[in-house]
Amino acid sequence: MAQETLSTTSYAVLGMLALRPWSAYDLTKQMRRSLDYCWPKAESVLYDEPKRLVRLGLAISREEPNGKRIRTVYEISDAGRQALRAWLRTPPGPPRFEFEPMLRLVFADQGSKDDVLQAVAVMGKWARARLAEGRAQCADYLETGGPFPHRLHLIALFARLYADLVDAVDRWAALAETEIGGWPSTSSLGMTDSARRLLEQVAAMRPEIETRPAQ
Amino acid sequence: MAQETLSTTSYAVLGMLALRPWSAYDLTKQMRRSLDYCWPKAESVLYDEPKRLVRLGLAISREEPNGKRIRTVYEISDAGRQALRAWLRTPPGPPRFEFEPMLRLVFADQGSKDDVLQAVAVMGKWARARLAEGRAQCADYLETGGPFPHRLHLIALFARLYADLVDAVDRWAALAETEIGGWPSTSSLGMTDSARRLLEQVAAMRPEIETRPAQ
DNA sequence: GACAGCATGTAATGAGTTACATGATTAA
DNA sequence: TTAATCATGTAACTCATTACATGCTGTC
Repeated sequence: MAQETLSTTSYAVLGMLALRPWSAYDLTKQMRRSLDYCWPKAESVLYDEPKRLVRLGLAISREEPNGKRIRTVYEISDAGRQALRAWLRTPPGPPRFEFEPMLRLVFADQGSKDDVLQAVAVMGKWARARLAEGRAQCADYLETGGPFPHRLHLIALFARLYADLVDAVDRWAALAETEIGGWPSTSSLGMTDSARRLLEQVAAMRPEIETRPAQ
Repeated sequence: MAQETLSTTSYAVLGMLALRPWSAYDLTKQMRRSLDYCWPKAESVLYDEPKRLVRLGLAISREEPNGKRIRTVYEISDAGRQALRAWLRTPPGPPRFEFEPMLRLVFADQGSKDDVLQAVAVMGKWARARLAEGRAQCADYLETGGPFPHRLHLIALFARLYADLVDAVDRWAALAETEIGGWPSTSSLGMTDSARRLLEQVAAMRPEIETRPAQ
């Protein structure tokens, strides 16, 4: 009785297998177009996780000739579909942001203005690149329907959130570049007029939301 | 010659030590108020990383009586300040979003409407809780200046981005709840009018940004 | 004088990344 | 026919989380 347990990443892969069979390489390609936006992982996990799913009986694998070489194709099993449905019933964990460039901003007073401007520029460039990508993908969905046209109601909702987020990042980066450009240095400016204005804006946001919301 | 290398998390801790000396426990408390927003980590790393920094000569530790018990307080060294400055000069890695609830949305057609509504509700609740927290912290900064008043120019910029992001998440959650509430089921709806509208909105965003931007 | 919770850590385990390896296919 | 790159994987190692352990402090 293998007491191996599944991580969220396992379920992410299981979910992909629920859509259709894939080889590990196929999964890596498709991940870049989809899960990467909400659950980014290195490619090697996409080679490991399907094997674990097979060990647990949640997927089956078959060898398939591909040109002169053999590849392994994974397919979800009935037990796998059941496990996926059970997981979907459990409460999800919270979102989580990793912003290395913002870490540079937090400690900007230990470095130069150029350093922090570089970090902000990375945020902006990243956001614009992701927005361009996502926009292109959405245009493609409108034109061709994409590989899973019957799932567009889900994809569209997702795309909307992601686009709003990267748009917010880009707009912020532009604001931050202007602000920081006007600083005489990075350290000890403290409560400037601009800092006060920003803090006031945040403090005044969505006053209808309680500070201690009903659980 | 120890060839131990530093992770981004190491530099995050080193940056904290650059502000003032802390015990590991102090670090865990302060992290919840600051780095957690951009570089969330479990508490145990805040007990391990300072030791590594000491091994590498980037920090020094001293034992200090605290009531009847002894605690270890860590302080940055000159070499540590230098290492931090050097790191700040390197280019930051890209942002990274982990959205477990969105993973539930992506695979929503494998589960029930209630399942996906629960996931969306988690997004909304999380965003409102984080917004309330951040708002309260900003109000505190305006009133008292907080523990590092000379750093408010940095904190304010950061707060503004974070608030915009969680606000976008909450607004999206409200939209998604309405949309999903109107679905007859979770699967195979495909290109509904609403999906088309959402995709068109995204496809039309910020047309001034090139799809293949100048590197 | 017991119990809750704060303060200070350690250990075991698992997840994830980076780097490597290698065969097949295509373009120049 | 070489070089590039696509396709398919494996291995070593680090990072991070979860769970545990334990002493102190205040309070009822």
